Parts: sequence; C-alpha cells; structure tokens
Amino acid sequence: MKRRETTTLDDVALAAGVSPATVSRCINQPASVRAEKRERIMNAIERLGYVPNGSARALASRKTRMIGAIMPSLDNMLFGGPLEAFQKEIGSAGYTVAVACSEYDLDQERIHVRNFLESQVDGLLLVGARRDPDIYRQIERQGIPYVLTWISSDTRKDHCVGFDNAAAAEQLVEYLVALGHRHFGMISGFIEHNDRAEARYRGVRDALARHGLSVPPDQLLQRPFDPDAGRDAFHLLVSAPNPPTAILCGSEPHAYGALFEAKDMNIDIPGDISVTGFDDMWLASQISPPLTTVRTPRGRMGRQAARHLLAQLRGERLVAPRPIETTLVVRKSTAPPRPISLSADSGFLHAQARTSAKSGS
Amino acid sequence: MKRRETTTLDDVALAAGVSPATVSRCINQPASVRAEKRERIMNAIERLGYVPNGSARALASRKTRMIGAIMPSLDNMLFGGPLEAFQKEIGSAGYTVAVACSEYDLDQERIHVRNFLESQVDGLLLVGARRDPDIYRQIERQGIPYVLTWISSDTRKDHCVGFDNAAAAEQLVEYLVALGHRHFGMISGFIEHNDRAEARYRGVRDALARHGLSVPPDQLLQRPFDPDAGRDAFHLLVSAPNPPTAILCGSEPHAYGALFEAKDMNIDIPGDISVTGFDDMWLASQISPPLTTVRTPRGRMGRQAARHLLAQLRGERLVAPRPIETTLVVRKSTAPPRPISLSADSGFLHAQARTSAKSGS
DNA sequence: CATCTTTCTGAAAGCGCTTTCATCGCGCTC
DNA sequence: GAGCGCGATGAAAGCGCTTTCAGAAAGATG
Repeated sequence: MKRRETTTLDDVALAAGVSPATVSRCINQPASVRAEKRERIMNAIERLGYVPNGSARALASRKTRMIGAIMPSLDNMLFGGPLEAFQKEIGSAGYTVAVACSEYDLDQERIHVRNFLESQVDGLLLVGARRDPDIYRQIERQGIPYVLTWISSDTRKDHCVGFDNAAAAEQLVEYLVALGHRHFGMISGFIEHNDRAEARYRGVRDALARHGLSVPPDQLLQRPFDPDAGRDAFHLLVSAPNPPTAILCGSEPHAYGALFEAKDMNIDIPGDISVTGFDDMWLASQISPPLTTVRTPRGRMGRQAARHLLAQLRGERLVAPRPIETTLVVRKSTAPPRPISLSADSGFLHAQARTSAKSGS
Repeated sequence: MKRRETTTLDDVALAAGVSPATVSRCINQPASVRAEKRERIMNAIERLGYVPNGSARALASRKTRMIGAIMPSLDNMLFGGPLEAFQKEIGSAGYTVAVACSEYDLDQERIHVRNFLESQVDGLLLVGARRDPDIYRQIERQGIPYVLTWISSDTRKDHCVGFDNAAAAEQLVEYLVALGHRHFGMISGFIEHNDRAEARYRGVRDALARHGLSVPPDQLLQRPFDPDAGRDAFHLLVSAPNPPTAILCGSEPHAYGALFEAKDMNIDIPGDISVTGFDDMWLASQISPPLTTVRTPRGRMGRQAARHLLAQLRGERLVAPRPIETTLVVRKSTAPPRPISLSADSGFLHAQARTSAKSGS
C-alpha cells in the first residue's frame, strides 16, 4: 500500500533490466554503455519520468555543479548585466548560479560566503578583493575556486577579473586637467569598505598629485550609489563657497543625479561645471548632455570571470588574467572651465546668472 | 597516513564525546540537547572548523533550502530590484536563491525549470503564467510550491502574485481618451510568448473598444524591451502617413527610447504627441519630460512573492493573493492632442515645423 | 523509595546516487 | 586454439547527514 514517492535510479535499472551502476553511467558517460542497452535505459527513463536527484548526486560525486555569486546589489542595473553574462557562460558548461546580495556590507557578505560553502558550491564569484582574510582562509580550506571581479592588480591578482579602477580614474583626471581644470570635487562611493571606490579615489588623488593638485577634503563626498544621493551631493558641492569646476563621479548613478540636479538648479553642464561618470551604462549616451565617462566592459568581464572559474574547475593552473581594458569616452558633459573669476565666493551665483542669460539669448 | 579531507559530523561527535545523532540535533534543534552537552559540541564545532555538508543534509532531510528563480532577464533593471527584494525576504527565512535567465524564451525557461527540479529546489519563482502545461505537471509531480509573478487574474490565480496588467493599461487608455486622444499607437513587447505584454495589449484594446476606438494593426509594434528598440519603433510610428497622437509603451524602456528619439527628431512631447510608460522606474520622474505612467510596486511584489512561497513551504493552505495595486502616475509626457488638422498625410511634418517654430520663439 | 513520566541520547537504517573493483565476454594475435 | 587485452557490466561500499526507535537518565509523584 505504501507507494514510492519518487522514481529513483533503481527503478529505472529494474525497468530496463540492468544494474543501477549502468544506468548511472548511461546518464553521465553515455559513450561507455553499449548502444542497445543505452536505448533500453533511455526508454525506461522517459517512460518513468525519472528525474535524477541532485542532492544524492552531489553527495556521491562531491560536485554540486553550482556556483555561488555574491553581488553588492541587483537593484542598480550595474551588476545585473554582468551577472547575466556570467550565468549564461557558466550555465552553458552545466553550472547553476545561486545569488545573494551583500548590500555593500562585508558582514552580510561573510554570512553568504559561509552559506555557500555549506551548500558545497563548486565555485564562488565575488566582487572586489578586500575583505577579512579569514574569509579567504575558509574558502581555501574547502579548496574551491573563486574569482574576484570588478577589480584587478591586487594582492590576489591570480583571481581578479576586472578593471584597473585607479588607472581608469587617472585617465579621466588627465583629460580634465588637460582641459584646464584645477578645482575638483568628487562624488564617491564609500571608500572604507569598497575597494573599487577606494581605487577610483586613489587614481584621482594620484593623478591630481602629479600636477600638484588635489581634491579638498570637504569636496570629496561619499554617498550610496543612487541618483538621488548624487543629486544631493552635487547640490552641496556647487553650493560651496568655492565650487569646483569639475566634478568626478565615482559611479554613473551619481553622475545622472548630478546632471538632473544641475538642470533643476539651472546650472549649465558643461558650461558652468564639467561632470564625469564611471562605467558608461546605456543612459550615459542618451542623457543630456551626454556624459563623458569611462567605459568598463562589464558584459565581457562577466563572461571572462566565468571562463576563469571554469578553467579552475577543470583543474587548470591558475594564471593571472589580464586586466580588462577601459576606455575614456568623451562626450558633452565636459569642457574647459570658464575663464577664472578671481572672486573666491559666490561662484555658483555667477554661474547661475550667466546660465540664465545664455539660455535666453 | 591518509588524512581526511573534510571534517564531518562524526569527527565532531568523536571530539565532543557524544553520538553523531546528538550533534545533528544540536545543530538542528539546539533546544532538544542538554545545555552542558550543547556547549561541548559547539566547542568542538568551533575548534574543528566544522562546516555541515549541505548535500548530505539535503539528501537525508529531503530539503535543500534552496529556491529557484527564473527571470526573463537581469540586464534591464526591471527584474533586479524585485529579485533582490525576494531574495532578502526569503533569505531571512534561511533559504538560498538560485537564478537563471530565460531571455524571454519559453524553451530556455523549460530547461531551467527542469534543472531546478533536478537540483531538488524547495520552491520555484517564475514570471508570468502562460507556459506549456507540461511544465506545471512536472512541477506538481515533484510536489514543490511555486509562485507566478508579474501577473494576476489567470487560471492559476492561487499562485499569482502580481498586477492586473490589463486593468493598469485600461487606466492609461481611459486617461488618454479623456484628454481627447483618438489615434493611438502602441510599442509593445512580444505578445505571443509573453502574457504580461499580452495582458497590457488586451487592456488597451478593450478600453479603446469601449469608446469605439482601436489601435490600427500597423501601429502596434512589437519589440524587445530596450530603449533602442523603443527609439526605432517611435520613429516608425511618427513617420507613418497618419501618425497617432498618443503612443502607449508596453514597457518603460520603450518609453525612454521614444522620448530620446523624440528629442532627436525635434518632436515635442507632449505638444505633438503624448507618450506613456509602464512600471514607473526611477528614470521616469527624472527624464524630460517626466513620464506619465503606471506605477507597479515591484519591490512589494518581490517581498510578497517570498511570503507567499514561504507560506506554502510551511504547509499552509494556498489562498489566492490579492492582485498588487497599480496606480496611474500623471506627469508631463501627456497632454490633450492638438486641434485636428484635417489633412490626413504629413502630420508629422506639420508637427515638426510647429515644434521648431515654437522652440525659436 | 518504587513507579511513572518526561527528557535526552545513541544505534542503526537509510536518503539516491557514484565509483571502485572484479568479472565477464569478445575480438585479436601468434 | 590458447592467451591476451580491452570495453562493458554488476556488486557493493560508501558519500555525510537525518531520523526513527528504543533505551537510559532525570524528574515527578504518591
């Protein structure tokens, strides 16, 4: 009376008149089973609607074919694309992707790592390289491969598939300095717990230093990555007594916010102030003015991260990937600064007056 | 000489001087183990760095604590937010989320469902309700709960956590008709394999029908959900001999594309043509002109989907969730149509001329 | 203090699959 | 035709955990 809930491999074996071992082989290495039997087995599988049990499989084979991915967020259209690319690439090799969000919080990240290790994932995808060394210890203890994205040139170079954020930021700065800018503001992510943000700021700082310049501490604003935060920061920056002539945004949402706020404040970009982004998401080229930024090929990064992980999973020797190239994209949100008005204060008010005048002409 | 690779529950039991069963209980129902032993065990776990093996656990308990989520895409900032909300909610109940992308393709979706079933996920999150009944059969055969999002009022109502897309579209149409519009175009997703797109179109069609109106077949354009496609479609629509005075976009990216293209073509929105979106993503309020659209509370939907799934996982009786409320958000991309010029052709050229004239004044 | 409950605990039997390992044919070679 | 090598198969031993089930320990009761 008690009937089996699920049909198992044994049922298939029975139905096909072979041993369970053969059924298993038939599924995993069909070539090693004689054609005639293979057919019988496949028939039985079909007939019984057999679905292998992944847990049992994982337990016996010590492989889950699952990769854990921990992203800072999925909501800001920055990580979704690369994640999808990663998933597609690694999925075509038969792996499944599990995701979790850390909300840019290293403690949450640690919990998710732990969970994934417990789930016996075969590999791990993380964003950024800086985190408690203990986490790396745990990962390595389980001996599973991992890849660090969005960053390169770190101590764990071998695992990094990403951009040289600092170099990219330097490009931007060099360009602005060449245009004649000397007063810089920056809207950055939170530097302390985010090594991508930190690297970008470092690039800015170092590049400026080469020209004897710097971002005044009060003109470096750290904000969450969303347009509204960008708006506020922009407002603050341009309302300062001696506003910058160029504002570097550590992420593109910040830049969008800045551009929208500029419009509301009737500040002309790039006439009054130059603004740069970072990432070149699709809106960058559509927004007005189109945004000068740095293109980070994120889809390619996702695919390459997958390939890097797959290589490790195949047991290949780990070779440090080359950083993914970024390119400066000059559009219309940057221009030479206005001829300097020597009055240190009320720069913004001048700008506003000028803007209105101009738009009326 | 051969040393164990991993430390297992048995090791912990040995170290703590108790039986494996007790260790297992100590992990799963700590309350059922005497405090003194519990402490010994926890110590041993800590000392040995024991990490439970999820596969073994899943095999023995028949629970993976994993939910499979299949999204059409992660790249278009539409699904990321809700997915994150879903993950957060269901993660706090101890579940992990695995994702896969179907790319709006039902065949891919079927493969992913199959993979997830094989992985023994404890539940499934899907988008939309229309798919091969065989898929539902497979899911139900394994007896796992599932939830269908982004849609409601379908035959599988009990599983739907989403909006009434048709009703929302009707709201939009009623509003436009009230404004005086009689000539409509629509930029839609692909209707045949996407029941959300289909429902929205249906809403439009039915609402128009009530007023004796319709979308001419050649003014219903089906396009992939990205702004560039929206641009193209908009261009086509307004270049027709008798262009619509109002264009309904089945998704917001379409609307953004339309707005950008309008700017490039020097068409005034809403002066020349009204445009509406669908979803109210963050850009809708920032873009110029701000977009009239329908707000679909997607974060709430994600959370509610999680709760609905959790209720099922707890074995509660399935009750049909109420559709999630949508609201019409009127902004500046819509206005009454211009007084009708009776010349049927070259409407767009007139519009263009007028626009230039106006912007020069 | 004996007896009856109520907690706790341990032994042992799986969960459904993979993977040696040994065996069995079978086609070849000499 | 004996001997060999090789590919295909089956038996059986786990993989590391959970979960009855029954027995032991600890409290409660009269």
